[in-house]
Amino acid sequence: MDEDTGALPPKHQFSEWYNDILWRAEIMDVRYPVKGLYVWYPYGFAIRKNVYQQLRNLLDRDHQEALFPLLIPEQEFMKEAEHIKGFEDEVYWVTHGGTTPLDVKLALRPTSETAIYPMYALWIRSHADLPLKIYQIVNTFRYETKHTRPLIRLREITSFKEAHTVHATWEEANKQVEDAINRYQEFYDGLCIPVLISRRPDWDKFPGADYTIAVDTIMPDGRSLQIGTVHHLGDHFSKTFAIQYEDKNGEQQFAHQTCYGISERSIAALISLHGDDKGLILPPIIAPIQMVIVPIMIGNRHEDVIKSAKDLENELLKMGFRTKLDTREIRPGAKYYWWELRGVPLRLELGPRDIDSGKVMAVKRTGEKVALERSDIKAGINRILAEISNVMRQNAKEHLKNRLCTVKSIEGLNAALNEGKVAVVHWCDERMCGDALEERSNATILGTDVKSAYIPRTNGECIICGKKGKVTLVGRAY
RNA sequence: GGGGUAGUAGGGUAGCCUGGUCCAUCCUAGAGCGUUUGGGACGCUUUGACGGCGGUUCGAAUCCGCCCUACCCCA
Repeated sequence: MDEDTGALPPKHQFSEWYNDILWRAEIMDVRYPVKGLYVWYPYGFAIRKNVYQQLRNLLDRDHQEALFPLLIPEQEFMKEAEHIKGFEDEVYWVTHGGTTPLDVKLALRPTSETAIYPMYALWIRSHADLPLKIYQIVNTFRYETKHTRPLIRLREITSFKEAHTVHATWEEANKQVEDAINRYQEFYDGLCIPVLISRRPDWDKFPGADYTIAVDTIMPDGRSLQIGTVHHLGDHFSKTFAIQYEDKNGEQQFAHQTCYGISERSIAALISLHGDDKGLILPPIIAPIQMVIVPIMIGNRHEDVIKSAKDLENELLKMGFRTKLDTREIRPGAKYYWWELRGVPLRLELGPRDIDSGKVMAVKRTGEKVALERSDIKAGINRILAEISNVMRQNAKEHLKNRLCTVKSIEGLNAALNEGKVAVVHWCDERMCGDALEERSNATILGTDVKSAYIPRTNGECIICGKKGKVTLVGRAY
C-alpha cells in the first residue's frame, strides 16, 4: 500500500495505532490546549451516546438516574479520612468567585461520594426508603500526574457513570456488589468485550471501601486496562455522613452502601480490542452508522443506480437500521477505505449488475462478501449483523485467552509479562509477599478471587513464600 | 518525582547549527472546473503555517529568557 494513502500504523504498533485512529476515525481531537483534556468529535460522541445508552438500559431496570453538583464544599469533602487521603493530591480547587476569594473552597468532584451522601442523609429516614439505587453520568476532575492519554488517563473524565446504592445490611450491600458485577459483565458482553473480574488487593482498593472488585480487560499490547470497579463501602460513609434509617423495631441504624463506576475507558477498550490495521470495527449495536450503501455508478446507469440506492436507503431506515447512503463524487474504493476506517460494520454495494439480478452485495467489516436477496433484505441484514457481533465477540475472547499465561516462578512470570501476557500466579495474600511480587516483576497485582471462564480456581503455592496461595492475576497495567 | 528532545498550513515535513537569498519547501488534506467511477483516479486552477509572551538586532522561523503543549528516557 502506498504511503500517501493515509494508512494507519499497523495495530501491532499499538500506541501509534491508538493515537492515530482517535483523530483519523474522528473520535477525539487531542489538540485542546490543556493537558489531559480532550474534545469529542461528533462521530466519537455518537459512539459514546450509544455505549452509554446500553449502560442506561441496563441500570434503568432498577436504578434511577439523577444529577448532583460538580462542586463540593471543602468541609464535606474532608469528612472521610481515608477517602481524602486517596484523592487529596489529585483534587482541583475552586478558590475564587471572580476576584473575591471564597470563604469555603470548592472541590471539583474527583468522584461524587461526598457530594451525594450528605443528601442521602436527608433523603433516607426509614427502612422503607431502602434500598436506594441511584446513578449519574457526569464529568469528574483529577489532577493526574502520570502520563495522560485520551480516553484512558484524563484530567477531566467526561463520561463517568457512577452508581451509589444504600442498603439496610452489609449482606444486602454485598448482594448488590454481585449484582453490579453481573450487570457490568452483561454490559461488556454487549460490547463484545471479554473481561476479567477480580478482587483488588487491600492496598489498592477504593479509599474508604471495605473491598473493591475490578473489571479489567487486556489491551492489544498485553497491558491490562481497568474498565470498571465495584466497591463495598460498608458503613464507613454512612457513619461519616450520618446516613441512618429507622428499622422495623424503631431503632436507628447506619446504612450500608456500595458504589460502582464505568468511564470512557470502556470506549478505549471498545476501540482497541476490536480495531484492526484498517481502522475501527464497531459492534452493530454501538455503530452510529450500521451500514453504508455505496452506489456503483458506471457509464449511463448513474440515475438508475442512484434511484435504487435511495429506495434501498429509505427502506432500511424505515426498518430502523442506522443507514447511510454515500453519494460523494469519489471512487468506490476510496469510500470503502473511508468507512472501514470508521468501523461501519456492514457495507452494501449496489451496482447495475446487482440491480439487474435483484441482489445487494453485502461486505462484512469482519471480512467476507455475500449476495443478499433484494426482496428479503431485512432477514439477510439481521442475520449478517448477528454474525458480525458473534465473530467480534469470538475474536476478542480468543485474544484474551491467548494473553493469559499460568506461571509458577518469578522467572516464568517475568518471561510472560515481557511477552505481553497477563500472568496467573498463586499468592498467599500477605502484603509482604505482594510487595515483593510486584517489585520483582515490575508489574501490578490485579487481584484475587478471580472470576473468569479461562482461569480455573486452583490452589497452589505462593510464588514468593511457598505457603498456600490462591489464584492471582498479575499484569502491567495502564 | 528527575532528566532530555521538540513545537512551521487540517495532518506530515524542509529550512534553524552559520540571522537577510523565505511575500517559507515538498507530500497529504481542503475548495473550484473538467474527464472518470465494481478496492485509495487524473489534469488544470486555488486557499492555508513559523505555539504564546517578552528580549537581542538595521533585520528573527532561525539567537536568548519565561510560559504553554507534546513526545521520549529514568525512578
